Amino acid sequence: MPELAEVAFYSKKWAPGLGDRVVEVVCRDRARIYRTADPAQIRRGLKGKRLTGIETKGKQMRFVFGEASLGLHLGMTGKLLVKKGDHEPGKHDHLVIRQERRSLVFRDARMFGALKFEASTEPAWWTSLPPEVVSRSFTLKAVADYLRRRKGSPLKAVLLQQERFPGVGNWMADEILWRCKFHPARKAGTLDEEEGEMFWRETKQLCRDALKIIGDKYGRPPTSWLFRHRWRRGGKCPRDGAILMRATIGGRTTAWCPECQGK
DNA sequence: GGAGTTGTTTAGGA
DNA sequence: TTCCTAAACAACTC
Repeated sequence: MPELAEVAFYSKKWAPGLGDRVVEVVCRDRARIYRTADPAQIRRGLKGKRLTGIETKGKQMRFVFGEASLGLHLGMTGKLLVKKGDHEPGKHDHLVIRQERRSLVFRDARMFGALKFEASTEPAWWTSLPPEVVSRSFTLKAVADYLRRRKGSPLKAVLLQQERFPGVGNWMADEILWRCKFHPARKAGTLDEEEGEMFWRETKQLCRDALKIIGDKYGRPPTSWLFRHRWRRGGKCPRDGAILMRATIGGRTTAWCPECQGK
């Protein structure tokens, strides 16, 4: 589920806990989400601290507890919830941060999600993340250079690279290519200058649009987006009504319109 | 019961 | 070295 805008939405779920102190931390130690962090360290490091900040960068989230940082990635099925203070962890509740008046819960069935912890407000794993697509530092030059570097890759695969397009996931990549009318299997190196600029512009615009619609209230994109038609076999292109195609491109299920994007 | 799933890492080939 | 692909991870839904 979680791409850029969904991550922004979920990060706010724990906002009611801002300013309050952590009473107790419950970790399901053997869960796979702890492959990148030590649960004992998280328990020790968060207890007694106040939640003082919530930030996101692409698909990454960071929760600041005083002088410590808890990094969180939702993977494919991760969710953040707020439950009552004495919430008994359910089957997939692998981390429960208890405060006096509520529990902050990280739930993840498939456990592709991951945690990070560091007793610092500026851990390298946070500060070294690439610039956000919606920021000024996401420049045309950076994108053009990247298209050149990955010239042999399908555009779909390029858009999924978090080192350059942080937050873009499967559906957003399809939506961007559909807006540009580029075939998802087209090689990155074949875009001319004008096409490269459109690719850059539409990537930024889609991220902005998605954040606006989904980031705050988890709204549903309009039917004029590919999003509303791409999941179902037999779905039609909202632009010209052609039956959408589906295939694995760049390792992921990809939907596109054979009429306006070709083949 | 089998196929498919909105993510990332890693191993190995080119 | 650098780039590219496929598989693995795990549990749920259709």
